[in-house]
Amino acid sequence: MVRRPYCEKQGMNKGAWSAEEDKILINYVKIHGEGKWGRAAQNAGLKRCARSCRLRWLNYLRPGIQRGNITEDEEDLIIRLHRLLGNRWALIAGRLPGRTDNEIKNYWNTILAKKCGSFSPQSCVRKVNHEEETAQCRNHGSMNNFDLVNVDQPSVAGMSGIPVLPQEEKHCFVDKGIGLMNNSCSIDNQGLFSSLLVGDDGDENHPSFLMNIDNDNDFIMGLPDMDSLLFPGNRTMHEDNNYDIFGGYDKNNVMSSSPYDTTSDDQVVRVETEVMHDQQPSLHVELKKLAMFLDLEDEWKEP
DNA sequence: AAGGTGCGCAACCGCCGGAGG
DNA sequence: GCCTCCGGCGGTTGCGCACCT
Repeated sequence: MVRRPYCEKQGMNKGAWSAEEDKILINYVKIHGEGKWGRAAQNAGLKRCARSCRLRWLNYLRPGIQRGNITEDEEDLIIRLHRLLGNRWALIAGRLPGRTDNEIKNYWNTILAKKCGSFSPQSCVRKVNHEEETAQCRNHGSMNNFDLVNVDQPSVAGMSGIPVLPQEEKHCFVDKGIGLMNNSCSIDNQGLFSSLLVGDDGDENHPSFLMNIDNDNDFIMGLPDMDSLLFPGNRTMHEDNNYDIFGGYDKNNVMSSSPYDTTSDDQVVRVETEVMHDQQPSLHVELKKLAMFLDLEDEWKEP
């Protein structure tokens, strides 16, 4: 298949957006809503390609965007999330209300990456051959329900700047629909925590988490109740005391509902959401727990 | 004051996957 | 199943500004 060029048509504007163009785009979205950017560009009379319009809207024009002045707390969170997620800027941004993936990416590349030198060796990053690890995963074959998967490389691939978890043999106990996490966690070839790990002894003393892993992204959003770890006041719990996954902040910077947090599921109880800033002491405690959970305890520094 | 350099950030680009015809 | 459209994502580029010499 022939690849479509980024901007097909000749005569399109490129480069910085003018105030007039912004105004046109804002007005168009007000009337017609988001999406269908190709038509938006065309109908609004913008000489911009669809993706340029989308990018401009998502990163700069949509309501709720917070620009500049990244606080120490946010910086701390970015660093910790980056340790966990790697260059998954969209996921990281999803945890920072009002911040965009582009801004966080830029902030990391220009500010935080330089600070990495002060991190402990454990948090050093490495490049991993994506193909190699993808093949490695494929070798495990398709995951039927409750496949037992041996993950030799609990590392990540496909991106740079990923923290490397301690190398040790892990076993993933995977249930396609629901997974139980009992021991530790690993990152799959996609750089995602897509495998659920159980101690060899099946130690039931470990906390368990009820998760939906319809896809990797959903999975990682639900990393051992990541929301409750990062946003302690924001929890969803099943009657059996297992945590459920739900997304963080959506693109409109509103705490989003999980696809699983539907009204049809009356077992799910959403506890009142609290603002992160009011949770700082608890946040640090929970982050510490997270660090312990991921064998990154050594890296945890009390604020 | 002028030129050089480094940095920050907005925007571009390529790849990928999902949805729909 | 194939093709096209569209959106999401992460890496990269290049412009503009500030600072330095």
